[in-house]
Amino acid sequence: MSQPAARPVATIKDVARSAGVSVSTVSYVLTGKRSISPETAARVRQTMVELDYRPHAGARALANAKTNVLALVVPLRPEQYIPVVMEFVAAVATQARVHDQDVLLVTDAEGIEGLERVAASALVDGLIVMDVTEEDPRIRALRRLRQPSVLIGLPRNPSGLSCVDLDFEAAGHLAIAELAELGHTTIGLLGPPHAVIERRTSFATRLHRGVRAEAESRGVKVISHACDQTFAGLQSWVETTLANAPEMTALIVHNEPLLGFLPAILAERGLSVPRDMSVVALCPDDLAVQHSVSYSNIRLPADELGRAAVEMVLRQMAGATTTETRLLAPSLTKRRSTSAH
Amino acid sequence: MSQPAARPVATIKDVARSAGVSVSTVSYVLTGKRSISPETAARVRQTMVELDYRPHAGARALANAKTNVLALVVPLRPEQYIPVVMEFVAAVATQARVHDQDVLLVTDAEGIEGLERVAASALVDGLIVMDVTEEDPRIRALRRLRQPSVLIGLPRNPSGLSCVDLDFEAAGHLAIAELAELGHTTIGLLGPPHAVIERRTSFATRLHRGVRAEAESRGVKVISHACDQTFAGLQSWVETTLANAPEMTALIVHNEPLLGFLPAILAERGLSVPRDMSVVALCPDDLAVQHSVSYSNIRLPADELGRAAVEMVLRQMAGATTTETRLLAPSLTKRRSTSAH
DNA sequence: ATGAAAGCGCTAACAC
DNA sequence: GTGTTAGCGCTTTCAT
Repeated sequence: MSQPAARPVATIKDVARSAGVSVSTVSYVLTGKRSISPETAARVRQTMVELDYRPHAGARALANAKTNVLALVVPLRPEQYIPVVMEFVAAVATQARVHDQDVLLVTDAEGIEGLERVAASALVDGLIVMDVTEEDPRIRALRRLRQPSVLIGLPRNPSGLSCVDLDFEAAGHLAIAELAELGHTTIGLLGPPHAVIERRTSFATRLHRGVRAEAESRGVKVISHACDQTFAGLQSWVETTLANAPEMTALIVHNEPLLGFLPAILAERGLSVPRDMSVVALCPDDLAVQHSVSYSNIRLPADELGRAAVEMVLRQMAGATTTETRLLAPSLTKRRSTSAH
Repeated sequence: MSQPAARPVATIKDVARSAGVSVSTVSYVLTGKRSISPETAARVRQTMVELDYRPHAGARALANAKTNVLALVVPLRPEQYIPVVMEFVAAVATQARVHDQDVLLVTDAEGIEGLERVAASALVDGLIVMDVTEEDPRIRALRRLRQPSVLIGLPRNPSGLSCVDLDFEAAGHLAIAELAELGHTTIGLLGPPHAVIERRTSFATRLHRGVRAEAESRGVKVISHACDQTFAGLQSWVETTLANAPEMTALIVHNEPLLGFLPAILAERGLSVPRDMSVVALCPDDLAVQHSVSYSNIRLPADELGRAAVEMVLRQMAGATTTETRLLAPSLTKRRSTSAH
């Protein structure tokens, strides 16, 4: 029941001695930074395997001034739809390993101090920050760090930092355009919970902006007010909205949990999707297809965004001197939740 | 747009020089491992603040032979209900910080090699492994590591490793007992997706065992077969199950997404919860209350489990020589989804 | 109560 | 093509 008998950990010295070479030779076999005769290299590698040698990460970090670890700062707020957060996490973690990086998880509960801690103590070489708001107070702190960082999201003034996100403003245009083309002239917008909006999470604002602009240019009426993220909340939202605007025939839904409740709630009122109500969802593809209605959706490409974020920090870590803001173009997939009016 | 002007990072040497003391004094101020005169200590601390000094994590790891980092091995499979996974992650990350530990995220996609990598390279001091199966191949590897590990889950033979989990077998007993007391004699069991069962994820088996034992002792009939984790999947499950067993009046649901679909699907057949069908859910509390029916549930205490896992690893890291298996007793909360038959 | 210095395991500049 | 060695920034023993 106790710890396994601790065979001593092999160090680079052990490998060197056992292979009959110097430590620098072993090191160079590892890094490939100078040429080693094939025989020597083979012998060293063989010895490494025999001794089950693994370079000590701390020693490496000290000598190299780099850790091969990226910090991922994640939101833990329940109102942020968790599966989507997790998709980002998975994408970042997976892509990081492709580049031989590990991921240190930092929760946003730690705030600015958390960022500074992992950066200043040289735990990580770069940071990826999720759930960025328009005037995110962390941005100033990030600018001051020695390590580069990438924001998933788009603050009002990203200068000095790289950002990547879906182009939510374009997504707003696209959603309205699609529904308007289908003949809908009064469209409801079911956005994220009020708490998200209040924090001025950047995507909410941008989506609204796109929706309003496109609606205006097409003479379409948009109805949008906050909705509780529960069955009962959506029920009352639908009730009051239809009471005030019975002519509403389409919805844009950027709120994953509500997608599940919507068909049943409409059914209670004798309405069905897409016959009486067209719906464009803004969500990951897998979520779009698992409900009673297969939703036409604008894809939220968490995997691509996560991958891009990793690529972008790595580029900065490699010495890129310019920052970039990358907004992925939205794409809409028509499924069973939209039809002509 | 380029990197901020790199003021040099202050090291312990800088602090020592600037405060007019030796490096060891600075170190001891930091660690508190020997007494320092109040004046000296104050001066050193003051200097640290002025220079914005932070100990270099890598150097510390090298000198101390410990990193203050825990590995958290997470499942990334989509069939594992993601919000629940994330609750564990949040609990572990939060509790780790309470003990001044950081969390390195390892995905199960890396398999055994991932565990060995982070352990052997001394990136972490301990490991917490989620989503453990009955005969998990990682267990052998974990036993061989120098670092202690804690499993969230319960393998068939946990000897040499600490485990923590909900007592799913007791949960099975409890769920059946509750429904049987209410007069239900034919009860359906909606478990996790087939993929989870096939992998012999340990909780699925244990829940079944408890359910069967309690049902047998009470002469209750249990119906259980696999169900697809989609609206259509549950629809056909309900259809075929009720065709074969129209006398079924209760369900135990251990499958979070299905909870959302269930009321609507039953309604299609003119059935309502709890009038025609009582439901006991096995899920986190917050999920139980967000649907059209507020579900009576056995709590899945992800936060407690995560916290316990951290505490247990730390205890081992502190030198505990015994391993423990901790099974949390299930507790059932009655809400609106159960009634007498 | 404090300092000097060895050593943790690795890299890379400087030898040859 | 390979060896020697001075660091990297910290902790801790040994001195005083």
